[in-house]
Amino acid sequence: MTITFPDGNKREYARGTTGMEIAESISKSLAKASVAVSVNDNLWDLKRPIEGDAQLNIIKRDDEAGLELIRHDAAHILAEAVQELFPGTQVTIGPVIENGFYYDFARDEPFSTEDLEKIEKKMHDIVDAAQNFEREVWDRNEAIKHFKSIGEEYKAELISDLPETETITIYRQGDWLDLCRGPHMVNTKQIGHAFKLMKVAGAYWRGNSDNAMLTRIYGTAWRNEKELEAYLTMLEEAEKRDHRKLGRELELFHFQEEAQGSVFWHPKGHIIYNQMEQYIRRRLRDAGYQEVKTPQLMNAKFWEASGHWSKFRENMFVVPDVVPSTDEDGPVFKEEPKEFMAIKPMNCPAHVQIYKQGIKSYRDLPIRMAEFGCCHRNEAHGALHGLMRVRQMTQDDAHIFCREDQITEETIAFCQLLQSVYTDFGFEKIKVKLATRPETRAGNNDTWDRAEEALETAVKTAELDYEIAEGEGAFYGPKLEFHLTDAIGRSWQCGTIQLDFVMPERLDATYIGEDGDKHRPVMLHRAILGSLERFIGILIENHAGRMPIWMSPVQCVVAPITDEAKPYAEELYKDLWEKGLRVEIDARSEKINFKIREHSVLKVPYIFVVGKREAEEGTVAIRTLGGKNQDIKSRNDAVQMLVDEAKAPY
RNA sequence: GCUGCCGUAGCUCAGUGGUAGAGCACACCCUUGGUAAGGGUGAGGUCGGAAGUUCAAUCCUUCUCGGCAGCACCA
Repeated sequence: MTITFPDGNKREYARGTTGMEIAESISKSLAKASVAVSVNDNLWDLKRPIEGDAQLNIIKRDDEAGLELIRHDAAHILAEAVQELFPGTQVTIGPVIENGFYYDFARDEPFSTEDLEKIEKKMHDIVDAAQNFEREVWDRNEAIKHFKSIGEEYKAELISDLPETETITIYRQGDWLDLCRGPHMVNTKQIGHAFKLMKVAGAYWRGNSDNAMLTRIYGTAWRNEKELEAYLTMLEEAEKRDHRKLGRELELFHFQEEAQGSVFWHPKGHIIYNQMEQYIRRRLRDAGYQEVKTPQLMNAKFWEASGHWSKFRENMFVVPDVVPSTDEDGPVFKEEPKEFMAIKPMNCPAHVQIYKQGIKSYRDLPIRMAEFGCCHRNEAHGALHGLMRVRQMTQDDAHIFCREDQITEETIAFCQLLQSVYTDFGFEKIKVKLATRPETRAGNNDTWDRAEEALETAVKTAELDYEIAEGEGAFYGPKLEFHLTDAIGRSWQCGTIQLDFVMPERLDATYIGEDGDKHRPVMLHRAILGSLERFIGILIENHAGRMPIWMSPVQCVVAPITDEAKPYAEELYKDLWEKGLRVEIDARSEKINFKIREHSVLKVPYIFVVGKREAEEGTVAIRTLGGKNQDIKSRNDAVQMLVDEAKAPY
């Protein structure tokens, strides 16, 4: 048989030669470094015989694919360790994930932190035992029977659910075996010792909350100790950038239990919030949007019409439309409420109401209606997460009412606007997902074809990399999602644009076409930041609290060194204040070192230090946050520099 | 909502079956000091809440509320 290597070289081997043997035929050192092979782009075990002509790539331990094998093997070793230490525990699945792996177990007792230590120790023993991984092909029914006989109900279920055509492979390491597609390295020793069990958590069997909850053990695994250490250090560093921690330290906001999931914005935090809102307002104005404001509370009948009452009610805050009683001991309401109001969870239905006032012509379209809409959603307790997942949020929401032939153009314009905004905030890594038609959906296939195509054309035109999220669109239309990541790499959806053919129909929005007949407009639901709360959270983490100067709560602190310099410092402060800068003066009788430390900790971008010398010469000693040196400028230059630098990017 | 862990001063955290401690922050005083913590004194806690066990509970038990991690959810 002919084996073709990545560099195009071809060599002849006897049928049934293994990857290992091929590696050995090239060089001893290669054979030693290799852990698997890719045969026609499928990963195979090193010891598996190759039966015909193939494209072959030898995977070394240091390759990216090698790292995945380390993690995959580690998951198996974890499972073996757990079953040895805790007999009766059932194994389920254990995939490789970013930075590591996990394995889900079914066991009545949860694992404690001490258990984790024991398990980890056992894993090291298994590695040292250098057990070979052996691949075996089993008969499907035999396999099911086997796993049932040893009480592994979950494994048996997994096998029964595999397609009939699938080859059932079992991997054995020592006396332990597991259902697995493979491949694995040659033996357990190869994974090395650069792994660590991180945490225990609950997880539903097959990701469905109706199913039993399993116990998941997360681990991280790397090629060597150095990589492991680097990863653990990175996690520690990331913790310091947690927006919840920085929010407290920088006096930006707080939460308290009487208003779970709703932000108390402090003066400094609210400056960031306002700067962001004003920035977006300028962008929207220039992009042809009109801003509106709609009611917070609306009658339940209204939400019935929009479809939210049936589809979204469990996430809504509902208020009885009854005058409450003031009797101290009596019930809150004297009469049974007959009518209900609901606090808006979304702005779209209200925007349709504005659209519907008066008659719209095709000439009026597109209408781009924006609102910094304050929405409430009754999110599950476990879902709440600092600013990232709140119950009260403000969306930079807008709805574009347009004709079908305007969808592409509008979507392209949106993608470009979004990209430009994200660049202004310093984001380069945006994950874009195109969520396509779900199984249950409204509208016919033709419409969906056009809608999906419009979105795809738009991301392509905007030159964004994207991935397809099959079947994850809304029931009323496909959507684009724009994701950003937080300090520890969790991904959060921020921007979005969603095509909607359903709501205009439900709420009877129309326009008069060129032909004089009534037509349905299409609605594009779109948000650039998503919610101001989440976006600020991400922004804080990405900048580690050092906000760009135009958003910085305090842009400059004037710090006199002695009382002698105070009058000069006050003049300078007044100057900056009158130029509209957010400036403070620190005239306390503290040493300059102390003041510099304090304002540096609070991440103030500039400290203007003035002493006797500066007062006499009419200069300013400028200290930049994080900088080591001071920069002496004339008073006017210093002020002008700050004015220039503090300008918003748009 | 589910599983696990956690809850002591504003913050970070010690601690004990006999009603509490440190550092920072805070207040006052001294210090006027040239680029990341000058010194002194002082104030501050129903040990998340409720019930139980006990002569006695911050500590043990149960419930409850909240936080954290993961899962589920996320228009």
